[in-house]
Amino acid sequence: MPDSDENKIIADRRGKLQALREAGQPFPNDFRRDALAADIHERYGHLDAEALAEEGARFTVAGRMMAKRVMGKASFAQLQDSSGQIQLYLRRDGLPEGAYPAFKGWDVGDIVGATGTVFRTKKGELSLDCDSIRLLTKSLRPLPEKWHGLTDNAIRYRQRYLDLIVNRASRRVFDLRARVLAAMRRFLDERGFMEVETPMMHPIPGGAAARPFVTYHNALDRDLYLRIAPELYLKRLVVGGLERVYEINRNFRNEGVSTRHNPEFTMLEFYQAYADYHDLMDLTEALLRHLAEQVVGSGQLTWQGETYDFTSGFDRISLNEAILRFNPALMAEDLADRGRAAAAAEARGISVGDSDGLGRILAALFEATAEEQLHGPVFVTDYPREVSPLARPRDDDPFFTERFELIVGGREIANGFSELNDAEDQAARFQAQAAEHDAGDQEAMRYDADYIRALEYGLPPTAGEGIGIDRLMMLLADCSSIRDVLLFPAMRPEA
RNA sequence: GGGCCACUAGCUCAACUGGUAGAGCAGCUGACUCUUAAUCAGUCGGUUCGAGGUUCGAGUCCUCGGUGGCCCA
Repeated sequence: MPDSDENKIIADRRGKLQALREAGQPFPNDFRRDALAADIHERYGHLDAEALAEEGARFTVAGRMMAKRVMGKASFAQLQDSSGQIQLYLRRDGLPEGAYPAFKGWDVGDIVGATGTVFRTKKGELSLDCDSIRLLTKSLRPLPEKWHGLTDNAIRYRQRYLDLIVNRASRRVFDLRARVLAAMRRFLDERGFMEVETPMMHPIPGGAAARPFVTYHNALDRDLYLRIAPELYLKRLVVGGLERVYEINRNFRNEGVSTRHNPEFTMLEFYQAYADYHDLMDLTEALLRHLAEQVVGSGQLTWQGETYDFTSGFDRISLNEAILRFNPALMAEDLADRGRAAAAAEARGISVGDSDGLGRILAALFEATAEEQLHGPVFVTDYPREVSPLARPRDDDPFFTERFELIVGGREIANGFSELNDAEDQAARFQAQAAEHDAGDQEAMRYDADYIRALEYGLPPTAGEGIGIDRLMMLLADCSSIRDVLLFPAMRPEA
């Protein structure tokens, strides 16, 4: 098995492993530990050398050897486990016959187990004075350099295990992600929401405007689509009487890869019957404030040098107001007339298609001139019906819908609206979308007859929302790339 | 999809205007019973991302390709 990157170091370690094989079982699995590094620091970190000697506390630990400093007949080693690191002190005379010479042949990166007494070194570091040590797994490949570490992003993403071993900051991002998801679930559970799982493979892709991935089911002899959104299934569940539901799961969209886009990404979607978009804005505000204060630890979030305040009420501004704020040359009347809006858009370098109505032009104007200027957190409300095929029209002006997007740092974090529960209106909108799809718009929605049938049984007045978890995590963990919050981001295959 | 930048030892990086590919860490050998980037001495280690081209001579210049980063659409 000649590895392309086989080198002298690896060959040398294979030799050491071969010697271990000849001496017995080189991969023992009978070792059990009774403490984590962090437990020891927590329980004994406050005691001085004298008090520790009196305690004589003895523990067995296991983990990866991250540093090895040999000084003749005594050595120090850093042991890293899931909780952190603890220093081991090893003396030839304190270990069984033969153990110390064996240890000297082990390598940084090896997995070891050791038992020792807690003490404090002359330099003050809490350590274990070991009376036994075992090699549990031989490591064949050298770890990245100890001081500069692993900084090559391509390797960090492709070999995330290495990144997690050597970059504590990376580990912290994923610890935070796990705690955010747990807190999110708790927050929704406490408010009577039920977590569900709906299909990832859809006969008809729906619930968002995006190109799907296509796959093929042999036995059914038909194409299936990896879901672009769970929305239509979750609303079917509200029809079925699950009045508060949520799902945290993967969506798949067949589009480019960038610092903000990954083809598979995690979305929280939740639906609440007998509520409207105002209720969801309030809920979103409470959820994000909770996550910032209770999980991140501060209601003032810093992202890429800018501070965002999640403690006070979020601003709310309509889409048209936002356009006018950042385009002082425009008047409200310019946004009420298709011809004038199209001229304004084209004057700003936005191409307008013949089939684009006023609503689509307004959305394009907002995205091109206002969205990234918004600091936030701010709710942008009242999106045109033309770009919101699943949202309920406003009663006072059906050109617009009861919809909002939450913008933080110029980026969309959440999208929610009062749901369209008029089956006949929804059927008409699906027909319009399907016509656009047939005309070549691969992102347009398709007609979903079963969803219309479900609406015909009656969807109670409901509001629903989606929050992109990865983009939220970028904000909460102060990461500039979505790849830093995904354990295994999409990458081209290695050459 | 377009533009710019990067790619050199296992890792982090040097190498002036085109002129003998180097350092630290890791490894190996030796010394060392309180180190923590341990220290000290010695030593091994290269398809300079790949393919072509220009040149007496290419890590360096040119073309194409690959991978990554940033910016734009």
